Amino acid sequence: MVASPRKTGKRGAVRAGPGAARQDAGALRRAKRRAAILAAALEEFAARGFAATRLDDVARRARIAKGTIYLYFRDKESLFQELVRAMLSPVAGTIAAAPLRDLPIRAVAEMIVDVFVNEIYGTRRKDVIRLIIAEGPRFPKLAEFYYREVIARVLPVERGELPHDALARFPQLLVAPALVAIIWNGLFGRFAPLEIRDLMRAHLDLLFGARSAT
Amino acid sequence: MVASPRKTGKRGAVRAGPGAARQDAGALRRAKRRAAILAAALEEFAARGFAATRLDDVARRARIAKGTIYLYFRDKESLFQELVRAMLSPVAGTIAAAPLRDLPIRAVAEMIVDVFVNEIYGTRRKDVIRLIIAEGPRFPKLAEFYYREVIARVLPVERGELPHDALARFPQLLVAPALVAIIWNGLFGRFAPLEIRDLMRAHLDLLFGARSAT
Amino acid sequence: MVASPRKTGKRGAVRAGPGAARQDAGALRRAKRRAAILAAALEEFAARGFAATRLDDVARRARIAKGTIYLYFRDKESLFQELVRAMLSPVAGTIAAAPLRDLPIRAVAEMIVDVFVNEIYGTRRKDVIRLIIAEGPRFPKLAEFYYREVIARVLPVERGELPHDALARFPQLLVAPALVAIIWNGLFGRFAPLEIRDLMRAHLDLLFGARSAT
Amino acid sequence: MVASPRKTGKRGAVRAGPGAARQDAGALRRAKRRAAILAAALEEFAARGFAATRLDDVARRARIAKGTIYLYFRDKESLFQELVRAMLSPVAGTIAAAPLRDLPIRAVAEMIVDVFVNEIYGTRRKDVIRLIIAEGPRFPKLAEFYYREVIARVLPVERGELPHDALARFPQLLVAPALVAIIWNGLFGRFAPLEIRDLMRAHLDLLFGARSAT
DNA sequence: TATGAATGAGGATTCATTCAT
DNA sequence: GATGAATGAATCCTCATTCAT
Repeated sequence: MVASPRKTGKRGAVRAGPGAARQDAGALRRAKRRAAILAAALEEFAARGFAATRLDDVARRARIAKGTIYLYFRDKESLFQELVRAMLSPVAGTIAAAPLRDLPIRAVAEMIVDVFVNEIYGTRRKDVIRLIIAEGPRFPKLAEFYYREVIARVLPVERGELPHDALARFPQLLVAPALVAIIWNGLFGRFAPLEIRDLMRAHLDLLFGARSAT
Repeated sequence: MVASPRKTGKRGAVRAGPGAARQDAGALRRAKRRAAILAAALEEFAARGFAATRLDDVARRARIAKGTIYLYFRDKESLFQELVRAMLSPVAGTIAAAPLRDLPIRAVAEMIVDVFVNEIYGTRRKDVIRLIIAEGPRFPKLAEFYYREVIARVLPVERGELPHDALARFPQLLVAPALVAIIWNGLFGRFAPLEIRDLMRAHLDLLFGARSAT
Repeated sequence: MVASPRKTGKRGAVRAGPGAARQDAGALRRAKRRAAILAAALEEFAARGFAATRLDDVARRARIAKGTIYLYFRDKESLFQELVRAMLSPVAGTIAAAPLRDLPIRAVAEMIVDVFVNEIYGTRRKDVIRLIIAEGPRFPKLAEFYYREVIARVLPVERGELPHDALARFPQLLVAPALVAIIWNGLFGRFAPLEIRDLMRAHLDLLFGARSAT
Repeated sequence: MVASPRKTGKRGAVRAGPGAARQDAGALRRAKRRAAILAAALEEFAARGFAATRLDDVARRARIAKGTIYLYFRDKESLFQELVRAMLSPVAGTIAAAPLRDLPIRAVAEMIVDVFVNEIYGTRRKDVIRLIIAEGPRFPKLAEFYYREVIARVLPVERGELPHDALARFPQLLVAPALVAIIWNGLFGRFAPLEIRDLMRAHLDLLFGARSAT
């Protein structure tokens, strides 16, 4: 029982003052802890997968006690799912919010590819993508969430904008190489790394024809 | 010395005879059991991943006792690795053996895609591919084996034959959509199935230009 | 960071205080548990030997859960080795510390014998000695430890003090009967007990000549 | 009685003939197998103790199949007990049969010591002694057998012949050092071997006074 | 709230014993 | 008899989860 604000009567009080301040401080502290746990969980899950990850290691990495995790997440599965959600939710917005209406086709494609490369491949999110691929079959809800929150919000953007019949019917064709790069580097990166930017440029060249400058 | 042929008069005689017969029967039985275990293991590993699979379930599915598995495989990890090897070894040969020399570019590409679709996507091997993607990071040797035995034997075929500069430099671009289809259907197949043949045809159309008939 | 003393004003202050108290309580509790496990392990190992002892039984006897043992000892082997060490370490000191310099020969011998009889035969340590004899060949490190920590520290005491040529060269001769008594009673004690004190008195009489009183 | 000759009508028949000859050949073969198993068991039990010995290893060492052991011994425990019996039964006779009546005391003692050194320490029987010490507490019947068949038959010999009061009351004192030598070398032989013959000579010198020649 | 000691269900692995051939 | 594949009970050890402090 270290610093419980048990004696504060007015829980939901809006009044600004020392009580609220302390509550805010508590909330902030709480949010930081939660973030620390999620960060640690990302490392461990990415390195070992769901089943082989020990909450003990997550706790140690987050510099908290094992039991504390259960104050922030119902259980291991919940931690995993919330991690995936927390990591992927922001991306969908980014893509959907892009002002693609009036750009030429290739520019749209390049933008989408750029977002993928920068926001996923260039961040820890690529590990989350790998996790979804790996654990998805065992977490149907997660796959559905991923589809609903990410895929389904990106697909119409591609579909609607791309005049090519093929790309319109199968927008997956646009980002497929990027996904393959993630997987490839995850498996063979150590001895046969694949340069995703070059790969994607070659891909776009194939789709739209080569260009002189970048 | 299995089933010593003590009653056989001609010791060093022809390999046929009751002893040899019994030996063959034993070997056959043994091979069948081994295959049954591998089949059961495939089901379980594919459904649950390496760590979450219980050898108990594998045994039950193979209709044998738990301990019997250990007569055929050193341990769980060994079973997993031999499963992957047994499933993938045949493919590499198939691809490398294809007579691609004198065919037109598109025909070569279509053949490669066909092999992928028929030999991997159309079989349980797609589950093995998923397993490698999922567990590869934790089984470096397996990833290396996969690269050496499958990828490295297929890459030169593509690379050497494909005149397009982009495809020559990044042969992954040819099969990337097929891989994505595997993953996609593994995750979203239940509610948003992706027709791989149509996908690949659209892909080839994008690469080489549309054609009238198939 | 055990029991962080956040409420304690004087951080670096004296070691006493609520934090220290709790820490002490924890340490005490921990030491007691450890001792309870060792005591239970002694019973079980002595009764069944290393291989046939089930940690389940050790746990039950110590009135703790199976897994708790692993909070105090790495594994079964470690528990066994630490048990032996914990039991024998004190003895060596006792013997080596005895003030033998100026006593007559027989007095020295009697003192050594007394220590053996009281500190080993008269305690659970005789079971440990039996364990070492039984399991030593399979635990070379344990045998070496025993030699180094116990035997090697006792030998010079005997050797240096005993004028008899034979006893000086083979100090084992002094305590051999005591060891035999341990083994004898372990094997035949139920139906043919051997009175170690009488045995050792007879032994000393043989070595130094009979005496009238004790 | 494992392999009763059920088909033989004339049980006690003395008639020699082809049947008997074949039976003898079978019996001989059978006896050899049994001996081979016992020899292999000795190696394994001596090296690993009862619980840690695998019948698989015994079979492999005896160059037979695992199941064959069960044609000669009821189970592992039975094999162990019969091994001990087979090894020790001969010794008792040797000692009891020695013509000790009219020899001088020291000669009797030396003879006993010699038998011990030659018949036990100098043979694999020392391993059996070690096994009894180690496993005796878990095999009460074995300890009793050992006491009855070996100890009890040797004790009166010593007791009756030795005039020394001490040795008469505690004949164990005569062979105690030899037993200690067995244990000592089993535990510390690798780095601090104990020369049993010198030890026993010193011991006899202590008991009876030094002598000039050997 | 936070801690981390304790719990005990769960799962990999071993090996004595059986039994069909 | 002899074999050795098959069995499954037994046991070590791990780790998610709980709970007293």
